[in-house]
Amino acid sequence: MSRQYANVIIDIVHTAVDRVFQYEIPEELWEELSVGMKVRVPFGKGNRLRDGYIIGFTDKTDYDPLKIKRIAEVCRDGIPIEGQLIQLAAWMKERYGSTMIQALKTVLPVKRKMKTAEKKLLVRKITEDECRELLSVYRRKKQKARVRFLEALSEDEVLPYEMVVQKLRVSSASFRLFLEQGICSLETEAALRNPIHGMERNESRVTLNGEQSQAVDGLWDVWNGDRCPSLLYGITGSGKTEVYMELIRRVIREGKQAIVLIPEIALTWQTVMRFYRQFGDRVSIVNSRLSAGEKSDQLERARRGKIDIMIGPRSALFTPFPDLGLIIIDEEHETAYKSETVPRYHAVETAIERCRLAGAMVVLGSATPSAASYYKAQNGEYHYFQMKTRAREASSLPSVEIIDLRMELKEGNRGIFSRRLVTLMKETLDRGEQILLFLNRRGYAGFVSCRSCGEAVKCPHCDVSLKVHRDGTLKCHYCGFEMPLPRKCPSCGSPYIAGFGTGTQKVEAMVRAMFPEAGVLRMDMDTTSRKGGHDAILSAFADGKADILIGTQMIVKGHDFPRVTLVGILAADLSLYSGGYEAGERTFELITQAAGRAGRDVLPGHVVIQSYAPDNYSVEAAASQDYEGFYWHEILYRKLLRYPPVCKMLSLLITSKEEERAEKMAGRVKELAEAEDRDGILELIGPAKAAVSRINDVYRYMLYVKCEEEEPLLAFKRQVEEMDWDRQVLYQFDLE
DNA sequence: AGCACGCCGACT
DNA sequence: GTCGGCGTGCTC
Repeated sequence: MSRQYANVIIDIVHTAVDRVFQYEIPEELWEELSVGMKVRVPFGKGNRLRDGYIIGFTDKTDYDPLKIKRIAEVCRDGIPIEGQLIQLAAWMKERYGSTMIQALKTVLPVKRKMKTAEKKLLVRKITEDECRELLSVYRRKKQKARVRFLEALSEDEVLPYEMVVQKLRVSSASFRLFLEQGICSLETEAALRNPIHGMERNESRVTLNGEQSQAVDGLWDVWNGDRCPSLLYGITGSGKTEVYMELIRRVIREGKQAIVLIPEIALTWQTVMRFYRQFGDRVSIVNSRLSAGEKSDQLERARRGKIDIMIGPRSALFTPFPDLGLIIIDEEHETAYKSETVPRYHAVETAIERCRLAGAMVVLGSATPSAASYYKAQNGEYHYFQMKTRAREASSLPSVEIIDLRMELKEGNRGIFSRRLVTLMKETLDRGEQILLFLNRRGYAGFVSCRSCGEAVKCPHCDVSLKVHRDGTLKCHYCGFEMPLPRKCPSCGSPYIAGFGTGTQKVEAMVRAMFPEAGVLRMDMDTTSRKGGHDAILSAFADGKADILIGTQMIVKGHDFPRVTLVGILAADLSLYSGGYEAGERTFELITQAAGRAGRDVLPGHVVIQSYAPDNYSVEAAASQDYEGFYWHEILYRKLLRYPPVCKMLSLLITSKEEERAEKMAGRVKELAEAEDRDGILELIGPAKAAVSRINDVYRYMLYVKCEEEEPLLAFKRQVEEMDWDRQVLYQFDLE
């Protein structure tokens, strides 16, 4: 790759990522320039020197080469934060296969929409009467734009700049004269508000127990040492947050800043409050509930050094702190840390790269670390710290029983509640305590099938079965297709079709029938879709307004309900059959977390795990809260079948509206892999139809390539990208 | 954001 | 004619 020209984005603050401009590189800068560097370039008709950032290099251009200007100089005064984020974007582009623009858009705070943020205002500096006099002068001169402006200005002393320029269509040239004459002035409203306000600050210094201070000291040594990533394994209730806070305090004392990533679903006020009590208004949060303006306010505050700690989901990773010292990723194993949109980055890997660029440290925390992270900790790639005792001694581990649903079936119980669970529910209700019923959602929402031919009613656009909704309609969860419940089977015409399987709604109906006097709350996509629905249900349950809470994943993430003493996991093993090599890991995590909700306070807790595979190691290990037991089983399985993290695996999703085209391209990729694999180190699986082989009339093929090392896979990925792709076929990479 | 260009009405 | 302001579009 030659570097004749540099791709430059001009002055981030104003034009953001809007456009890329190409500049010739002076020979003496050939070696020195790299992505992310700040340069000064001649721009526009007047060739005014402006700041720009290099985002890449090329040797060819569509633009008239004669018109291309040269870079004037490099700014050597340290790489500013934007440059560092651009370097990160370049890394993401390579690692996850997106365009540079896509990567930049996820990484750079888009400050374009300054509507609610720092507003520019035009303020009248003369009296209303003087203004009207001036107005009549310009009426006589028939200068329309200035008349419009003065009319508005005599009405209101303060005018928003954007309104003047856009609605009044008055260009800056028209009122520049007024600015020079002191008739009006341009002022900025510092409106960078903090979303956390009006809270009591109570800086009681956290006291750490022995295990916690050991972890802090160990991590602090790493911070003062090589700053390699660290994994903090701490069982539920061991007090990881206290460790994070003490570590953050020390990092801030060194004049650096910290980012705390929390899965969006677990980002509750309680969590934020704990940090706020310690660090006051030096903390800020970003989350999806914040408006674009509020969000960019927070990022701007971070950039200007007004805050030291940013708490937020995945995207908070890109907070433009000028001197980042620490990134903490809580619940490191969560799937929410993987982006679903291009670039499909993983927060853990990306955090590690950002810290490498910034000279900062990553701490991964979890009660159930991902097999990949634990493996790296075992191999010395990460430092490892553990906390194995509950911080609050009063709370004891709950008693756990596994119920074999096959036995229940044999003994004639075809319901979804085992007899043991019903008994315990009754006892719990009699004691006036609360119950949590957890339903593993994967592949479990009710669908409709024909009793004669066994065929399930499928979506006409996707390769999935339709789900029954409360209002009696059938819905596709992938493309949104809707249809009324048919009277006859669409494939054989038999009238005997019926709902099958169990969703949260059905569980709710059954619980209400069994315990008519109990208050029941349900939490799923339907009940939480409106704004605040999530928090409303949780706080209603926490306040004791209901006895039983039924829900999916979202009820088990980081919420404390002290009066819950019974947790029922209705079909613990269903996620085992969801396909994918991570099924066991997901199952273990879900059961462990759900079980951890019982007996969080002084009351003793019970957990009932109902399963069709009670002797599966994921279920058994979760029941005994034995992470290490689970891990060694799991890693053995991955070693046998050569799955990540033991092997590296590149997955390639190939999609097209026309099935044959997708299939043909998938075949060509396979041929390429076979032809290029001279050393025989690549292991190919597929191509085959994806688990969901069609979504919204787009056909999907998967191809997996496994290898001991990562580098050959990256080389192969680059070759695939350079292939002559059929324009009707799209592809996506994933490397694990 | 700033600069130039083309357009149009007003004034010498 | 030409001067000056207005609105628009482009900037490698």
